[in-house]
Amino acid sequence: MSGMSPPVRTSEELRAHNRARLLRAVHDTGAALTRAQLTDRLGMARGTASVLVAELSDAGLITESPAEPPSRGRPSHVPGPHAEGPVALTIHLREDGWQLATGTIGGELSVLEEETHQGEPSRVFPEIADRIAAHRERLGHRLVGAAVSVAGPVVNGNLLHVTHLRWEELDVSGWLGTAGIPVRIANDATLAALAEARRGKLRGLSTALHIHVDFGVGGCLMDEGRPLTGARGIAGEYGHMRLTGSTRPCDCGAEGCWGGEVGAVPMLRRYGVAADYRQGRAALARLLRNAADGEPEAVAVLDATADSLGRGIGGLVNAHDPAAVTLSGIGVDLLHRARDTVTAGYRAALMRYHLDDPPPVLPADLGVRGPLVGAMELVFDEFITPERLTAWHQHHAAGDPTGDPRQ
Amino acid sequence: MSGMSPPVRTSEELRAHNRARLLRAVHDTGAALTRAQLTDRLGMARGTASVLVAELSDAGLITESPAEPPSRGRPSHVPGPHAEGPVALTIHLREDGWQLATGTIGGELSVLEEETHQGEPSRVFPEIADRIAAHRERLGHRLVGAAVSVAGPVVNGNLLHVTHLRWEELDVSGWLGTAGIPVRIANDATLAALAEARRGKLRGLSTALHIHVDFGVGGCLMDEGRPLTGARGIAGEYGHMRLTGSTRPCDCGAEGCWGGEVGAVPMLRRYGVAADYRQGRAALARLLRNAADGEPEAVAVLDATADSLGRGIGGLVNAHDPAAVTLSGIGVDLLHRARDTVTAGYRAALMRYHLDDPPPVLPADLGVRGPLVGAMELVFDEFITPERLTAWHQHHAAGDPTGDPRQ
DNA sequence: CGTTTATGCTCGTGGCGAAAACATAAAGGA
DNA sequence: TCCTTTATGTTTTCGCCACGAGCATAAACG
Repeated sequence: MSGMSPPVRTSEELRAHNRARLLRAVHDTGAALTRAQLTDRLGMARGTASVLVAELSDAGLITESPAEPPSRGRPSHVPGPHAEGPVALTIHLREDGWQLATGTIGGELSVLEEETHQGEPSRVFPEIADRIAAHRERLGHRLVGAAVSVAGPVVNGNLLHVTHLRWEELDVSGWLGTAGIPVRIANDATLAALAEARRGKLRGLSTALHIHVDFGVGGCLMDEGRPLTGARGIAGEYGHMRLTGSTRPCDCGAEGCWGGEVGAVPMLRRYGVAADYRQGRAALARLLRNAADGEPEAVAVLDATADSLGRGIGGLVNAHDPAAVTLSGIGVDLLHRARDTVTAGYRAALMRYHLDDPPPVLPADLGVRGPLVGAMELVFDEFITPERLTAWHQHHAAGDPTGDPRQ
Repeated sequence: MSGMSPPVRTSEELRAHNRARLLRAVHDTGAALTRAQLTDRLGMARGTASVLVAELSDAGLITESPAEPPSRGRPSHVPGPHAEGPVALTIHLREDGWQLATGTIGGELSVLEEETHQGEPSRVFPEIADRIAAHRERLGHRLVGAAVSVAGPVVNGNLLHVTHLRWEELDVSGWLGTAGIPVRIANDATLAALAEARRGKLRGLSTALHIHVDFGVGGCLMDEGRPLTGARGIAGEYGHMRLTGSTRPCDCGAEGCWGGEVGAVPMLRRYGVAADYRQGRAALARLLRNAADGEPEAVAVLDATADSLGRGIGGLVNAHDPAAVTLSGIGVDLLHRARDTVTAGYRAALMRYHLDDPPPVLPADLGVRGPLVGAMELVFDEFITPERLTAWHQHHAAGDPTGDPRQ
């Protein structure tokens, strides 16, 4: 359950590799397991775990705190985040504002800042870079990475498109360069999927699918806890497949796209409301409220969308054969208010091989926090590697447990 | 480029792991690299490679033969398959017959038998099991695994469906149990994809897509050389997605399936020919020939199918973002005879983010041998692991280089 | 207050790969 | 013909690693 690493070759790499495995296990289990449980789970000898924990602890990567003794026997300790340990900085950029949060080993997330913006990229991104730079000043070497979640495809980790903000092919690397550290930028649906696979309903599943419905539709296929992002990083654009038989032209250049049938934009269109992105969220809330109150037009929109959602998911299940499907965003509303319609559409689109025991379609556990949590996982996936941990160790072995990492 | 392995923990596992890496490199490069090149590629010290090669050689896994000296310096040796080394048995089952082949380290394949059958599963599978058992007798411990390729989904590695043969939910494990060794059974499109990713045009690509068009359509998404087969092993049924806006009901229970628009069955339907699977292949050959001769009806069928093929591929590229797409089966004919139509449909379905530099759509290198090659890779992926290699070594360390593996 | 149970620590042991020195096998040049 | 150059394979030394047995520690139990 993590990113890839180069193969282990030498004895030294073995130590680094096992250190990373241990820290990874602490992180992935939410800093809840005792040292004895970790030792057991990783199949290590007690002596080995002893050395590794001591090393990680000395380097300021973890702290051991006493565990409440569940029974007899010598009490164990629970390795958890260190007060001076590594920090991941994450930002969730939405159409009218952004959130900034920090995360620590174990997955604890703290939202520190919330701001609004006017949709002007040349102002938004430098501002974000400034905020990151400020936290970099504050955190020093503790800041091990930063990641930004955005609601659109990110080509090759850089070129950004957000249709409903009219952001087209934004080259953000320049704007974010002033942050002082590399800043990853990734699609919000991909990050939500990553979060769900690590700390939500998709955890432990070999193949799983997450779908995020907002203004449009996006998602990500997860394989053994890893997101499949494609050759350029823009996989998962399920909203631009013709999954429901529609022929309507789409902004993307194709026609019949699923995202033209499912999401806030098509729902408001069906409802007869012209709303730009600023009014969109409020208008959609009204639509959902009216549907809950039984207004026939609103209910009809909900049902039509729920049917399209179900059918699209069915097609994707035929293609990917996931063990489960989770939904976030409006998908959750559709599931709660029109579950039967979603299910009917879903089953109608499934191959018969799936009908006996169809993969469950579930609301995601992490909800609106998904993109932030996923961004944190992205940062820690890059940090919890033999190489990065060895570098961290070297900066702390020189008797400099708090200062900057200078060579 | 291989399957997954449990994490390395101890020094002993390190040795086993490096042995497997070396043998894997020999296999993946087609036994073409010299020992010095392998040492370099794997980043090993010369002494380490010396020991590993000696071990693999002593165990009868590889033989070293002299390489032609390309320049000055001490001549090197090329590790290749051992005359008494491991053998993979592969079978490609088609609607009217089957082929049996063996493969060795390095990927050399020899077709040994070809038979016809009458489509009666209770006869076909026991016959195949018998043939495997016979080769098991002949090969003894050298036979390290067997795999069968079939033209339909295989649920959980066992329940088999081949629509055009009216094979429904065949539980083949019983029939194949008499082979005496575990026999894997897998979808032909998946295996063709695996072959293409290891020894064809998809080699070395992070994310890639292979699509096989025969009576219907299937495929497989490849990630870092590994096939993504889903939770039950039936991923890649792209033929059962509604990718082209059709509404025609499909045998699978859904409607509008891509496989109802692309493949031999819909082509013959459009051509007005009623043909069961026995006549189907011949009828399709006539259709293709007539199209080549310029017969308007045949050309129209080809064009309509090529357009659907291109549009479907476009949708799948939007979803998966592969670095390249390869085609096998009728897909190659469509590409050769109606490339412009395929391309036009493809581009019409692509999101604009892909239009600048669309992933190439190419005929597969391995063609009809794809499923056999892929089946061999499947067997060797299970064999070239630290655990299996250590077991092989133990049977050969007891001074019994040719005999049966008895404890 | 000794026993039981569970966990952590210390140290001896076997194994591994790196690196360097040495050996080997060809081609080139004088 | 013979020495030099180049490339590769082999042997040996060395530092590092995880294992595992035995011992130490820290609670609960009776």
